[in-house]
Amino acid sequence: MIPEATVARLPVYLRALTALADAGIRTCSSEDLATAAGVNSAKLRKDLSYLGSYGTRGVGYDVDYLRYQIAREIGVTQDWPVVIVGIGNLGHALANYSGFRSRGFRVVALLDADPERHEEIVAGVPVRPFADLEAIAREHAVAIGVIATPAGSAQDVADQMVAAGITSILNFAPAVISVPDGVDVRKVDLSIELQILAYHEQRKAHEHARVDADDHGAAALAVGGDA
Amino acid sequence: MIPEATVARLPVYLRALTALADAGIRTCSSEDLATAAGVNSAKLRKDLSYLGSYGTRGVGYDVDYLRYQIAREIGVTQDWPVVIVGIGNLGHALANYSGFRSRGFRVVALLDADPERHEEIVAGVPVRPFADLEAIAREHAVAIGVIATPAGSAQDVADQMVAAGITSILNFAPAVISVPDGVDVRKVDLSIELQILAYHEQRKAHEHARVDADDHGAAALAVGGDA
DNA sequence: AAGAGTTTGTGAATGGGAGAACAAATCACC
DNA sequence: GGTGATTTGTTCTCCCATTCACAAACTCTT
Ligand SMILES: NC(=O)c1ccc[n+]([C@@H]2O[C@H](COP(=O)([O-])OP(=O)(O)OC[C@H]3O[C@@H](n4cnc5c(N)ncnc54)[C@H](O)[C@@H]3O)[C@@H](O)[C@H]2O)c1
Ligand SMILES: NC(=O)c1ccc[n+]([C@@H]2O[C@H](COP(=O)([O-])OP(=O)(O)OC[C@H]3O[C@@H](n4cnc5c(N)ncnc54)[C@H](O)[C@@H]3O)[C@@H](O)[C@H]2O)c1
Repeated sequence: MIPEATVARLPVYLRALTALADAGIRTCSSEDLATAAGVNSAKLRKDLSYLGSYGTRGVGYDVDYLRYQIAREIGVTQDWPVVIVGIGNLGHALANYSGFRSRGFRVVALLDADPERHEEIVAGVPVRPFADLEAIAREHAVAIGVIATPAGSAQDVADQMVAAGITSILNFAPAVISVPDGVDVRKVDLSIELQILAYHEQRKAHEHARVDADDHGAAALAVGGDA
Repeated sequence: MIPEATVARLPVYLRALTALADAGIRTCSSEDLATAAGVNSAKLRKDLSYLGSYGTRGVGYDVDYLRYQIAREIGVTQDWPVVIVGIGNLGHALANYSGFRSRGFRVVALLDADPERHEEIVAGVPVRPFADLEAIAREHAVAIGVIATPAGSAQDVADQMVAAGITSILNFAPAVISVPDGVDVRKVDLSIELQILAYHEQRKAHEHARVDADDHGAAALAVGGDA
């Protein structure tokens, strides 16, 4: 049983290993890989220890071997079929995204409720009616669905996906969706990320204001610290 | 000092409150809001307690009042100017995204290194040369930058952003970027999210296989449990 | 073959967040 | 004005994750 926090970092390690392999590096230490992945080396080693003992003390890790082991653990040694629902601005970008194929996923269908969008072909895949979801999902044994519709439709789309046998959903719509037990949902939310940045940005601004005030001889001792 | 986990949820509460307000609801309990935000009500109350005491015991929270307080805490009562670098598939979708304006952000510039993209106008904003970054960032006092270039350019773009005075970066490129202290980076990574889903999907499949085997009378006792 | 130098894997300590549970505060009603 | 119902704010406990630190294991040199 691998901790959730570790699972979330394995894809980062996988990418870093791929970059190292592309650079012709065949062996790396936990320190090297940690730097490439942007984490602490102790954390990296502990994470890898959950998978097994794939390194060699005094030497490090074989890049290709470790890469295969992580890919196997994640489950991306074969391709996963994926459907995308909502082929608007974002849906088009996702459909055109070449990184899907190279990272273990294959877009088998693009679906949209708007009849005007049907017959359009995006990145070689035709846009089909949303009503075809279940047939397509069953035919290709699709387990993963991506929601790129407006927020108001997200719950309905999720319900239909679940009914079609999809058990993992990636939701780009800014809406909380509820699903039965056994179905995983992850969300990607631009506005939330920006607002988190804005919060910290605002704190930096306040901090600067305080420091500036100090510089100008204001009553520094009267201003409380951060702690 | 608000815990990071709480900061990450405040935007979710803000969105839920906006939805409640749009539905004409003027007062809500922590239970109501927690349901709308998809969290536990105890967690919600504890989160809100870091901001202050904005509820009324026995009654609940005034939707508009709480919404304003959270918006103020996050820092989205005024608009933050934002620049987007890399106006390809994803950059176009982001530039066209209407959710920016309504959530406290204003796209002041779109930048791309490719001269062919210049003179193009996306969502009313012209695409300008990447070299103009510093001038534009200084002019509009831009603190937040979005990277939507290929991974290979991400570090370079980040360096230029930092040099231009940007102190918060949202990175869509699948690359680890390093920045000086005082600069915040958040990443949005489609492949990582899909791979996390794939991991759990694979585990579900194994679990089903095990249960199926049991159903068919295989040696259940000989199969190890999960623990 | 032995010792010096590396690097992994992991036990132990620390820190932070999640959730249960309850006292304090408010309202509605009489 | 008093009583019961409701809901917040907070305390306490537990659990997970991060980090430190080091023994075990390996390589290279002499
Ligand atoms: N564009 C972005 O950069 C961006 C960024 C962050 C989040 N988002 C979110 O992603 C979602 C999509 O954004 P967009 O800009 O592509 O919107 P869009 O309006 O361009 O596209 C939405 C598409 O979904 C389709 N659709 C609507 N209801 C549907 C249904 N029930 N079933 C199937 N298809 C349906 C529409 O026909 C349309 O083609 C929105 O929720 C948006 O908030 C977008
Ligand atoms: N398209 C998607 O749905 C999607 C999804 C997830 C992640 N991503 C990531 O987002 C990034 C952009 O994806 P895309 O599909 O839009 O790619 P794209 O190739 O369509 O667009 C990239 C744009 O960046 C510009 N660019 C390149 N180097 C630059 C530089 N140094 N300075 C300024 N501009 C530069 C290019 O001219 C191009 O216009 C990639 O890193 C990709 O991996 C995209």
